[in-house]
Amino acid sequence: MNILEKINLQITTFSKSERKVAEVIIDNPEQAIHSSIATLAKIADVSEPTVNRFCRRLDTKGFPDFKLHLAQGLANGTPYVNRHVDEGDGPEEYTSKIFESTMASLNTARKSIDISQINRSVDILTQAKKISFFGLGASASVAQDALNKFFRFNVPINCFEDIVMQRMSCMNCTEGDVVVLFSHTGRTKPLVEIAEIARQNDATVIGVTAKDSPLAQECNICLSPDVPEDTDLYMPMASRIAHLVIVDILATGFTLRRGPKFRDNLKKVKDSLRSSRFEKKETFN
Amino acid sequence: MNILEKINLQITTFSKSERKVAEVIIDNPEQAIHSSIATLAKIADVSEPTVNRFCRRLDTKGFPDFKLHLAQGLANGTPYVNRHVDEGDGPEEYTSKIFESTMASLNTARKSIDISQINRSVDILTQAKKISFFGLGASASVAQDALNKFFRFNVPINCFEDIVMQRMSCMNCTEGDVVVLFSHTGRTKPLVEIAEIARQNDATVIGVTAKDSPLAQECNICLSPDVPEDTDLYMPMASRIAHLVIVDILATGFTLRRGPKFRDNLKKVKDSLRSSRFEKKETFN
DNA sequence: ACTGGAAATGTAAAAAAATTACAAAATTAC
DNA sequence: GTAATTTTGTAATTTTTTTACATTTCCAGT
Repeated sequence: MNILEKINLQITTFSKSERKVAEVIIDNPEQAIHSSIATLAKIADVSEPTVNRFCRRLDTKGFPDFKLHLAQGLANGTPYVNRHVDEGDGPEEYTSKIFESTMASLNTARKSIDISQINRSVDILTQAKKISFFGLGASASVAQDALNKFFRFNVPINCFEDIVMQRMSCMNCTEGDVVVLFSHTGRTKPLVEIAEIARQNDATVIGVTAKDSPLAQECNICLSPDVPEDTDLYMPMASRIAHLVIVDILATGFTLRRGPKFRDNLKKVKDSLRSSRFEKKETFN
Repeated sequence: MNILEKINLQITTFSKSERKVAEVIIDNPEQAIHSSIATLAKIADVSEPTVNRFCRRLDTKGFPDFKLHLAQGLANGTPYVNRHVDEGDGPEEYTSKIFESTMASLNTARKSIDISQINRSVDILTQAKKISFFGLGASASVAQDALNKFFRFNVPINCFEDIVMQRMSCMNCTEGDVVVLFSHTGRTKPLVEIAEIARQNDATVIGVTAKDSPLAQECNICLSPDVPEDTDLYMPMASRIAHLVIVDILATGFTLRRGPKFRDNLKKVKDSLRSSRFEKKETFN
């Protein structure tokens, strides 16, 4: 836990002088980490050992160790804690809570992702005759995003929002085709059926979905980032962002595998967009 | 900048002994911040003043100050901020680099976002007669995602991928309509034109796009998260995720503003999806 | 290969900072 | 109101860092 929060939490248990120290630190933590114990004691109008005792009370080894902890806490505000949005939150609160919980989720996702499965997926994608990206509901936009990325690689791509089209596409699969399915829950019936159909037709199915879900069981490979439940507003928020990061990772792996010549191609695609854009003004400072 | 990156950057300019110190620190920064100058010097097999000189060379005031900087860099599980993917990276490396740089970007975005503009946007969205979400290319999926979120709110929504449809839709705007435009660069000509058309027809235009871009100048309100340039693979990665988080924030602000009764509605939408899903097995542990 | 000079590194002493031990003051319980 | 306990401060001690200077190493030019 952030040591500043800890101070706030324990401030009632402190003695009078220790509280003085706490207040000075909370008031200006930046100053605190750049002061010696002597100057800080002077600012708080207490003796040096009091400051030292204060540090120990917070389970640090001493004043220098305390400063280290404080510095870490200060590094980027309130780091990656999964705080939930409450009823009475103002824009300030909910904005930073959403940013922070998204970052926290990505942090969890990163730790849980299975690299060997990523690597296998990249393998399979690079060798695919045709790649299809499907998702429904909130995951439809993830599939579309994947389309936008892989489209640039100049490989045969499919991406339909329509479940009937998705189904037909899977029925026409042959060996060497790869179907990538995105689903937050892994319990969307039509998508599980699609996975079955695709596999019956010898396609390789990669699922980006929840671990141990019905969909996950139908897939050849499953990429399941652990993401704390999205309970906030009854709609998937963090999990779809984790899925997008996985798309980025697969796309990156793909280009790295294809080598530098291939990357020139990407630059061409990007340059071709230029004419449809307003020129960026040169800046001289 | 993160001091660890700085060390890596300057390591070639260091002298032999200083490099020894650098290596010991890079190898185990955690150990470094918990060591005294004496123990660190011993580990690196150099003298204490050498360590001190090393610290000064990195523009810190001395060893304790250096440890503070290092601690900040190490804070909260993001030890290496915004590392770029290199040619030779294996799956392990590029996976964690992408996760980390995404998190770092969100962190930057959070700091730069203007809360008052968020608040104004929420204001306007809650009072909108009709809301349209438009984006092209990589931003099309962001618009689609916004559609998926706001659709649940049971308010009149528009979202077209087709530029002609987008245009027509904007021509039919009247006062009270809100158009939300997503663009990574803010320089996509057709989108700038759409913004003009919408404003000529008295709609309010909210842009989620780059600061000071042509599009930003055409908008009534502009939400511009600062995101480090996506140079990696010639395609927008971090910025589109920042845009999605903004969608989450707007959606959250929207529901909070509408009050608790409104939230029951959301639950209904979610429950209605249940029948199309496989039941989750109960777990008893 | 040698030499003068600059840069790098180390040694030892000085300064600064933090910690400890203990005494004085304040607070609390009875 | 006083004894016991806790809190706080003083001063000495220890640890840590920094400085000043001596020595070594490296390199350019002969």
